[in-house]
Amino acid sequence: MFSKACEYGIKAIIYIATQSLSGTRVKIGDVANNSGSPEAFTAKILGTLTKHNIVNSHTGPYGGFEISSKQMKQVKMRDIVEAIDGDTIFNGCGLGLNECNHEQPCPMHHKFVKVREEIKTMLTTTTIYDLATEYKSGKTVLMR
Amino acid sequence: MFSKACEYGIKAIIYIATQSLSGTRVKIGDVANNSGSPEAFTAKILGTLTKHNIVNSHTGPYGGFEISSKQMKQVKMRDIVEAIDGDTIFNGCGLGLNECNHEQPCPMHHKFVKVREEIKTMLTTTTIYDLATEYKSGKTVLMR
DNA sequence: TATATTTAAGATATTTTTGTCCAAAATAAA
DNA sequence: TTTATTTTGGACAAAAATATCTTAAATATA
Repeated sequence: MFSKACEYGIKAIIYIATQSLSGTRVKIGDVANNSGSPEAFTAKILGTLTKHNIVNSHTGPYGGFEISSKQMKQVKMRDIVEAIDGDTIFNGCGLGLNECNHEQPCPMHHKFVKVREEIKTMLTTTTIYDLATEYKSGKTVLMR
Repeated sequence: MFSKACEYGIKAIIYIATQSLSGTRVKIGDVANNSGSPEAFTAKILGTLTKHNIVNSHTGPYGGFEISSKQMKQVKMRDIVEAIDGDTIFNGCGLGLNECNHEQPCPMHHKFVKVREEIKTMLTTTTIYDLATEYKSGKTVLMR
C-alpha cells in the first residue's frame, strides 16, 4: 500500500509529535530507536518532510526534530503520504493505465473508486495529533 | 496498490478470457500486444498463474493460453492477486509491523481495517468472467 | 519421423527502492 | 572563538522489482 519510506515517515512523525506534546525535541537516533525505522534512511525521509513544513528540524547541540501543536492539528496523514509517495495512490489507475476515468475506464475502475475514496477519507480525516495522542496514551504501538 | 507484475497479470487474464469466450486460444505475443504488458515478463507471470490453475497453457503449434468458462466464473480477482502478490495486501499491517491486531494495534490499524475490508470485498466479489464480459462489450479498456 | 511452433525455465540485465557512510553546514554553549 | 553536537546533502552500496534473452521441452501436423 505505502512504500517503506512512507511507513517509516509516518512512524517517525508520530513519535516526534508525541515527544513534542511533552515539549521534548528529539534526535534522529532517538526517533529511529523508538519508531523501529533505520536511522540514516529515516533521516532522509525527515529531510523531505522538513522541506514540506510537516516537521521542524534544528541543527547543532540541543537540536533535533519537533512538531508544533498547530502543525500537528493541521497536518493530515494525507499530507505525509503525498509528500513521500506522491498522489498515485489517490489518483492513479489500479491497473496502471496512464489515463483511466469514468468515460474510458479500465476493467477495475468502478470497483476501485470506492476503495480509493475510502483511503482518501481515512487519510484526510486523520491528523498527526489524533495518532500522537492515541500513541501517547498507550493505545497503539510503533514497534513489534 | 498492486505490483506491476500483478497489474500485467490481471490485464493479461482479462484479455485471454475475452478471447476464450469466443473459443480463441491466444499466444503470448498477442496477449502482450492487446493488454499493454511486456511480453517476456508477462510470459513469466502467466507461468505462475498456470501453476495456480487460473489459466491453461498449451505448447506447440496452435498452442497458447485459454481459460475455460468454468474457471472464468469460479476464479475471483482475489485469487489472481494472491497468486502474484501474496496476501500482504489483505492481512499485512499498513505501517509494516510484523504483528498488528486489535489487541496491539499500530496507530493506523483501526482506520486500515475498513480499507482492507473494502479491498477484500471488491476482489472476492469480482470474477474473471465479470470483467471479461464487460471488456468484450467495449465498456472498458486495457490500454491507453 | 522431421519440422515448425509455442510455452517453460534459467541466466542475465536494468531500474527502482531501500539503505549506509561520510564530509559539510549550522548552531549552541563554554 | 573554539568545540562539540546535530541535521543536511552527496556519494555509494545492497536488495528487490522489473524486464529481456536464450535454450530446452512439448506438441501438432505434414
